[in-house]
Amino acid sequence: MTRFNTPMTEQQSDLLARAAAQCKVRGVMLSAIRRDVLSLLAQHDNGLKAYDLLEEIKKQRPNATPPTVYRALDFLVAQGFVHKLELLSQFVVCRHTSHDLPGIYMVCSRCRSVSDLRDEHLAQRLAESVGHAGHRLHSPDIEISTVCADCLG
Amino acid sequence: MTRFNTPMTEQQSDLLARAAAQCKVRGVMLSAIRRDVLSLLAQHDNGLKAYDLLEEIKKQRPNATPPTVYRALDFLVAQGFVHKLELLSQFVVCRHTSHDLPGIYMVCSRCRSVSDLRDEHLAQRLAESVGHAGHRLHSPDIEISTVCADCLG
DNA sequence: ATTGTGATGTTATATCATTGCAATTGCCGG
DNA sequence: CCGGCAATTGCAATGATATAACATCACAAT
Repeated sequence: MTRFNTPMTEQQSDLLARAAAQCKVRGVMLSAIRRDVLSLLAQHDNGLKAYDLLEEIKKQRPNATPPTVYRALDFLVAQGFVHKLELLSQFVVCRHTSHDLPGIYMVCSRCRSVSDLRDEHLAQRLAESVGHAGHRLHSPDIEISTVCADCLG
Repeated sequence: MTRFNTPMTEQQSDLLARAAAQCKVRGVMLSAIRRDVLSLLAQHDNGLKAYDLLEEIKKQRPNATPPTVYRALDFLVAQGFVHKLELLSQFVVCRHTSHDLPGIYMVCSRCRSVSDLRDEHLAQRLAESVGHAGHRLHSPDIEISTVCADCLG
């Protein structure tokens, strides 16, 4: 049984429960490692790096190595539970309900905070434009390097 | 004097000439290394990785090391002559005339080709939406992971 | 000559990610 | 129950990407 110092918020346990349900439906396994990685990410809104995750996981599983977490991350990304932010080499839980349209993340280049740009209409326009160019969207998320409101002073 | 096996196209030498002119105006130095890195990138539409560049540069400068090319790249990116594609950890020359609006690149997740999504109106909408969210755009380019027309069959 | 500045040389190391193979576990049909 | 197959995990090594730190060099202003 995995335990953490901070109790889980309702939102966090909801997220885990929904992921578990999804996995059941899809016939894939949300193993302990995968659940723990997802749980850690759910507790960090701005995401975590793979090696930070590794440090955390090691507290429970001292023999964890980089492949331990990268494999869990591969799984979680493939299932759409987690996105990788390339701008930060960092992973965040996905809080979108569907991936019909891409999520748009704003990454502050100054404080590295991550915000979700909720603009369905823009996402729609973007998908259309990509289609018009003969391509098809592949990744369910897009990153934009910005300076956030706080850092703008 | 740097020489390459393949002769430069007019477009490529134009690009170099314009970069040189810009540098003069700005009072910054387009040194031989920087020019050579830019020139190599201008010859590869889909971009090159830092260590591939290093291999090429080494043919002219056997004592080149990673900092040699990363420093040149930092300069070229800072001047806006080159963009870094985070999705590929790869660098491409910028072919846009202005950076008032972000360039939007589509990166094929299958063949790794890079295309420029020319949609000023979309770029405009995107900038507005980011502004409306209280942020300011930082990077002059945005990447979208797609599957390209060729790979779609 | 001296010094300030930007560029480059050089070594080492930090950070991010994968490969390959062995061992184990979960699960299903018999 | 149990043998077998596939998925998962353990583990060691390595590959790939990027930066730190400090020495040196070139050139121009004083």
